[in-house]
Order: sequence, then structure tokens, then C-alpha cells
Amino acid sequence: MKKTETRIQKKNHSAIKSAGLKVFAQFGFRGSTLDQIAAESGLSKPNILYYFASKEAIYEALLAQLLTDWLQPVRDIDPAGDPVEEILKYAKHKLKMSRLYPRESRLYATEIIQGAPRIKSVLTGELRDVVENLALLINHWADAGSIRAVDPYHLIFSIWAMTQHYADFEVQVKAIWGERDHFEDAEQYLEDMLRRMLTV
Amino acid sequence: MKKTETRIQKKNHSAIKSAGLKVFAQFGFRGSTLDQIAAESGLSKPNILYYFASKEAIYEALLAQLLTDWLQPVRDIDPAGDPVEEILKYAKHKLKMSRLYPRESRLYATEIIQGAPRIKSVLTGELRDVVENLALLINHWADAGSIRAVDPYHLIFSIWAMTQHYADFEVQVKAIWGERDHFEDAEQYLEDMLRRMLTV
DNA sequence: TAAGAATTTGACCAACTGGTCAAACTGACG
DNA sequence: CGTCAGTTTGACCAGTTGGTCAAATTCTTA
Repeated sequence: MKKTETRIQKKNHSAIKSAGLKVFAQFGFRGSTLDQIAAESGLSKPNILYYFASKEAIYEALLAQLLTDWLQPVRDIDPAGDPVEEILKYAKHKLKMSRLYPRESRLYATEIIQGAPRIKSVLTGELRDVVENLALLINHWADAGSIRAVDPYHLIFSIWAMTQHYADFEVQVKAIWGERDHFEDAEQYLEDMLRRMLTV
Repeated sequence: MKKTETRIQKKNHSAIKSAGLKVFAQFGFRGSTLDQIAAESGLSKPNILYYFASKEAIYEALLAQLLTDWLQPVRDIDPAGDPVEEILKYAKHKLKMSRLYPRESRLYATEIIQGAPRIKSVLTGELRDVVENLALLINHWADAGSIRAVDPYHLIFSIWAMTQHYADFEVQVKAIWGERDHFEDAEQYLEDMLRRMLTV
């Protein structure tokens, strides 16, 4: 059973995870140091290791949280809803997560690019299952004629690719697009694209 | 002026860059070590530093090469060609590069995710200019009625996002799609998407 | 083939790494 | 106020890091 956290524990666990997210998202696991996380969180290095067993434990706590948040919106897609609107709702939700939590997106991206050494089992397990179910649903919608027939997997990949691009490649987007907000227009473009793809 | 490389220099420079690409693409600059590159290239660590001044020099040589290869296909787009086919040609070329050179793609991705500390000037300079020109061309095509009016920047972002996704997130794609080649179907999906987006 | 140039290496270094530990400090609560 | 669990830290450690250097080895070419 889980003991309730003290006030200080709650504060410090949260400070460490927040600092870890910032550092790991930028430098990856191997490129990040406890000293960086210590400096970022305002705690001393030994104190950090009082709250987390190791550097790896911080990283894994972040990944675990991330995967939960990532997968839930896929599960929230309503098979009884309007197909195009449901897919659109999901895509917009994903885009909003990119805008609100770009560091989480980047942390995930670095983990995947590095070959997902710590979460490969989740990818081939939970993630795969969830996506397979969604693909079945999309195919079912296509068979029923509610949407145009498209490869469901590549449809999903394209939604992921585009939404995450705006978070992961933010410096590049900003270098080209300028500093003004690009998410507004991105949403419109994404909606236009998906409607064109899904409407007969 | 550049002295011609000896046989050995050519061989070793190439071996080091190849090894560096492999290591840097996986762990990013800070996460990679000279020992890893040494082991991967079959050379001793001091010998590597005989050919490159520092770890950073190897990384920068790779990035410079990369940016050239990345930008050229954009420049190769023919303003006099058929608009849809030209954009399609570019997108397919980019996808082929993701299939043939996934490590280069990942190296670039890690650099951008980390905030592009070493190539930000290229992003806001050369890259920005090249993309701006392409955007003007696309708008021109749209004005002439040869393609549907779309935001040219987000069109370009979507092509980049999707093509690079198959290289950078390869483990995730494979976890879901299985080990069989996904690039074939990806090309078909991409073509379908772009034709839908660009055809009136 | 001999000499000089190019290449390779083992030994080494200072800075940094993740992590430990005993001692000191702080806060909550009877 | 006293006590004790909970918290914080300075000093420290062994392993790793990027990089140096003089000496040894191998190539090339006159």
C-alpha cells in the first residue's frame, strides 16, 4: 500500500520531476546529469537521491506518466460518435498536448529515436493493442461507408507525425514561421487535411 | 586550398564519420562518447583525435554534410514543371531519404529537439530562405489555379513531419506495423494525401 | 633502401560522472 | 519544550570523460 506523501515530499518529488523533464527532454537520458537536474530543481544532488533511487528512476517515473497520458485520448475515441468528428477530436487533442506539453513530447521523441530501450515492451504491448483496436474501428467505419477508405495505420501515423512535429521541431518551425503562434494555423491545416482524407 | 587526402586519410575520415553518425544519431552529442566512436570505427581514441580536432569537430562535419543533402532536393523543385508532380516528386525523394538514411534523419532530429544549438543560424538563414522561396512558388501555383490553395508552410511541414516520422520513430512504427516494410505503403498514403490536398 | 613524413598507440591527466554516507539540521506533535 | 522521524548536506569515492603527448610504428618516395 502507498503511504501518503508529506507536504515536503510532494513538493520535492514534483520539483525533481519537473526539472528532470526539462533536462531529459533536451539531452536525452545519457546526455543528462544529476548535477543539471539538481541545479534546475534547486535541490542538492544527494537530496535528489533521497527522493529517487537513481537517475534512471527519475527518468522512468517520467516515462510512465507520459505513456498513460499519451494513450488515454486514443481510448477516449467513441465508436458510437460521428467518425470524422471523433478522429478530428482526437487529432486536435493531440495537437493541444503538443502545444501545452512540448517537453513531454520531446522526452518521448528522444526515447523513441534512441530505440526505446526502456519502453519497447510497452510499444509492442499496450500501444500496439490500443492502435490495433483503433485501426479496426476505422476500418469498420470505412466498411460502413461513413468515411473514405484509407489505411488506418498510416492515418494514425500521419496524425502523430504532424502534431508532434510542432512540438519536437519547434525551433525549426519558429525559424521558418517566425515567433508568432503557429498552432492556430496548424490546427486549421490539420482539420482541412483530415476532412479531405476522410470525406468521400 | 585543400590538400588532397591520402588513401589512409580518406579511409579513416570516412570510418570515423560513419561511426560517429551511428553513435551520435542514437545518443545525441552529449550522450555519445569518443570511446563509443572509437570502438565502432575500429580505431583507437587518440587516433580519432589525430583526424578530427575534437568530438565536436566530428559532429559538426556530419551536420554540415547533412544540411547540404537536406536542402538540395528543395532547390531541385522545378518552377516550370507540373505543380502537383513536382511537389510529389519532392515528397517521395524525402521519403526515400528517410528509408535509405534513417541515421542521418535521427541525427538531425536530435539536434533540432535539443534546440539546434549548433545550426540555429542555418535554420534562420539558408533553410528559411529556401523554404520561403518554395512557399512563394506554391502560392504562385495556387494563384494560377494549378493547385488548390493551401498554406504552403504547413504543407511543407506536413511533408517533413510524415517522411521523417518513418525514420525517426522507426521502432514505434515497427512495433505497431510489424517488421515488414512500411515504406511502400507509406509512399502510397503520402501520394494519396498530397493529391487530395492539392487537387481542386 | 634509407630517410622523412604520416600514422598509431600506451600511458597519462584533470574534470566530471552517478552514487554513498555519516553527521547535521528541521519540523511536527505529544 | 523535548524527541524523533523526516530532511538536507559536505566530504568523499571509484569509474568515466575528452583530450594530450612522446615514443613507436608504418608508408611513401627519392
